[in-house]
Amino acid sequence: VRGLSPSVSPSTEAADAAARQVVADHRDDDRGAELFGVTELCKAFDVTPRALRFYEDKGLLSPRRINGTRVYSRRDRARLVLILRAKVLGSSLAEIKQYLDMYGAHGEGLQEQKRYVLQRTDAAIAELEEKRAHIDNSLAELRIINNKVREYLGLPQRNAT
Amino acid sequence: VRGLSPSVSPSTEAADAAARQVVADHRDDDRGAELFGVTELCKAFDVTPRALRFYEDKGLLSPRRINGTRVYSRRDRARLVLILRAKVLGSSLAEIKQYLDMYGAHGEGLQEQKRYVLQRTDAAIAELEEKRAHIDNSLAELRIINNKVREYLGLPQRNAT
DNA sequence: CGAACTATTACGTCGCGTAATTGTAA
DNA sequence: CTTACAATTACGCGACGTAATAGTTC
Repeated sequence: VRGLSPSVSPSTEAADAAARQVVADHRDDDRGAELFGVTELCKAFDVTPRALRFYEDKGLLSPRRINGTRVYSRRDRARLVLILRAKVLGSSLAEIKQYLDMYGAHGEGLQEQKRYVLQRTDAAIAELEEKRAHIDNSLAELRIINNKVREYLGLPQRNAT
Repeated sequence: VRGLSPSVSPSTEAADAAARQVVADHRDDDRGAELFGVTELCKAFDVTPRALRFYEDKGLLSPRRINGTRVYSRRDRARLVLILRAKVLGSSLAEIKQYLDMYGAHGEGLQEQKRYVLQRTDAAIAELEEKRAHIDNSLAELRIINNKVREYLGLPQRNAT
């Protein structure tokens, strides 16, 4: 679970509004003819074309083709946002596909989506807390070794952070 | 990240004592002829034989062979503990190998080696402290999102650990 | 004899990265 | 003609999982 890009996690306070926007985009499809090219999306969300193609192969995205070239609607864009969000939470692409499909089936996706986010963030938080505990253990060990060597070399001891 | 056996993470308060134990085990090797079979280790640390073989292929473990069958000393066991700990921290096996080689140099005499160990442990400590900081950041973000969803769903808030 | 353990070899998985090659538009 | 993207095909990686097959010991 690395850093969350601002595009994916836009100013955390407005998360609720952003969520509704995603839902709206997903419903509207492309009335305003707001379409995106591949590099456009890649720059916007810091992903590679390879990744987009991969998601397409796995059935997570299905942009239209104009003359062979991929053209993404606003709905596709919204799905990409959902994909990237779920990825940060440690979901596999298969799980994300389930999530997206389930979402497309019932019109009422919002409640389920929220529950999913709740579940995933709960799990992610638990994992990170565990990791931190292990880091603390390793730090203790390393400080012991380090200080032993320092003692041997006649250097001053390290101080705990 | 699945369940961590208590042997790998022994009751955080006694981390210091445990750390000394690991160091001790690593130095002693097998005075008491305390040897372990493959399934024994697998059960103890919840790893598969395949994983142990894989670590061996990569040069992280080198158990003795008795009649073709792998036999692990206490030192091997200690190395396995270190491997599993480092893995949870997100280190690659290649990195872990460096880390283990560094442990191996710990007992042996020369000053150059000591200086190397000092350098490596200093670096490792700095890296871990950085990782810890990142984890704290991610945890803060996740807790905000999580609590927002909980609010929306009318659930009680999470409490910080 | 079979059951339970071991071993090696080798191909499958996931989420892409990274060419290599070809095509099309400006 | 070059530059800049677009596309497909396909092999590579890391950390194992998962047979398939064969040997050893009880």
